Amino acid sequence: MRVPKQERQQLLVTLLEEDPFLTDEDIARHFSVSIQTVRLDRLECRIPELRERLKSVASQQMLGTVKSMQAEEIFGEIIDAELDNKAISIFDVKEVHVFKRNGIARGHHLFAQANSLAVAVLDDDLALTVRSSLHFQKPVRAGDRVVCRATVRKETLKNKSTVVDVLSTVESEPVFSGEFQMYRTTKKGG
Amino acid sequence: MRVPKQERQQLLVTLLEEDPFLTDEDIARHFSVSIQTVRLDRLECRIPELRERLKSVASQQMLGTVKSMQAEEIFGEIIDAELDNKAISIFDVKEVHVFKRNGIARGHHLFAQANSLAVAVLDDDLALTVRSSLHFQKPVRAGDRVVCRATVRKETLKNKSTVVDVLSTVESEPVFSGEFQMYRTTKKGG
DNA sequence: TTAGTATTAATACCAAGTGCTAATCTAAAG
DNA sequence: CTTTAGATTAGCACTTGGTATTAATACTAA
Repeated sequence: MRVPKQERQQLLVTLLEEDPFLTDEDIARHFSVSIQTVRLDRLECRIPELRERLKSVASQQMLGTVKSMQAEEIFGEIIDAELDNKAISIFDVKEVHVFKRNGIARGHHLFAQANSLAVAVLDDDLALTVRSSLHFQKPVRAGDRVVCRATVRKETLKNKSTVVDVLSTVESEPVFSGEFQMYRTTKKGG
Repeated sequence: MRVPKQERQQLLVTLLEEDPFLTDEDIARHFSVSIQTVRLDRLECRIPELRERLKSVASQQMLGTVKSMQAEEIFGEIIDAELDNKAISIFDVKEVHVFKRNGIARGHHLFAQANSLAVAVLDDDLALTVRSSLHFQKPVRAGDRVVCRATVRKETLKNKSTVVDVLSTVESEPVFSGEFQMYRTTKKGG
């Protein structure tokens, strides 16, 4: 008996978490026991067979496909844009965006939405954020739909930069506001 | 013949892209042909069998697991923290963090690293960002390792809030700096 | 009619299992 | 020393979802 049963079963669990692709034969070799022992172990630990494991891993992947699209959408979906003037985006706050401890959205998601919108409204090959000052006015929670409005200020500063004002609201209540000073290489429509 | 062969084979491809879990039997029913026909179709289209499909979907998931961990690590890895005083985190910039058009890191990643660090250094159940003012001093690119230092200012404002100063550097060069005014419910270690 | 394609059927085989029964091994207790 | 229990191993029939191959049938077009 190389390794006591209990320990082996614990190892089995972590082993398959790391690599769910192992067949019973692989596992048997790994622990130097018979295939039958592996099967008993799986039975006792309620670990499904290889093919079922792959099925469930794969189905998570299919769910994840949707999820990772959402992850890219943390910037928010731009629903209206008038270049060099103003733009609007919406961002639906999910569980993944909030602190587990208090259910309040992490600040950088609101920042990301606003900053992305500020970049987008300038439609410039090289629009970079230089400075910004922000005000998180009210906590945002999962389920909230954040509407962000960006407005480009008409005056351009000496150093090729432009100021974009942003205001994010949830059900018409301001939750976040600020301004972004953006550096740009070219000025369009002026 | 319900549907001509070519069309059926094209449909087969998209069908399995949408749902790779279908057995040949399922597919046969779907197109009202025999299982053998489905198998010939798969052969001609070089579509592998169910189990191989699941294997490849699942292996993408396992790669994705690493990826999504990285996605959660966009906040940066905290390498040193002295609660209510100062903390340091590092964030390795990857291709996914930069604008394709100019190769420069999106501002919200730098913000996220700094803001997360500001939250972490306060170690408070309810540390929220109230205001912040930021300066993006120098573009950051893929491959750069951003080191962010956060320092908690000693004086506490009337309204239960604390100011955290942050400075991010790449190879000792400042790239980003700012301050976060954080709201907190309790003050510890004072 | 006859060739050529498309479809269906039938058979043997494989991998990776489940489910069940039976044998063996080992170690501790009486 | 023997008994007993738990752990391990073995064997066999059966299941799924296939592959590979060969043969038969149907439809179509020249």
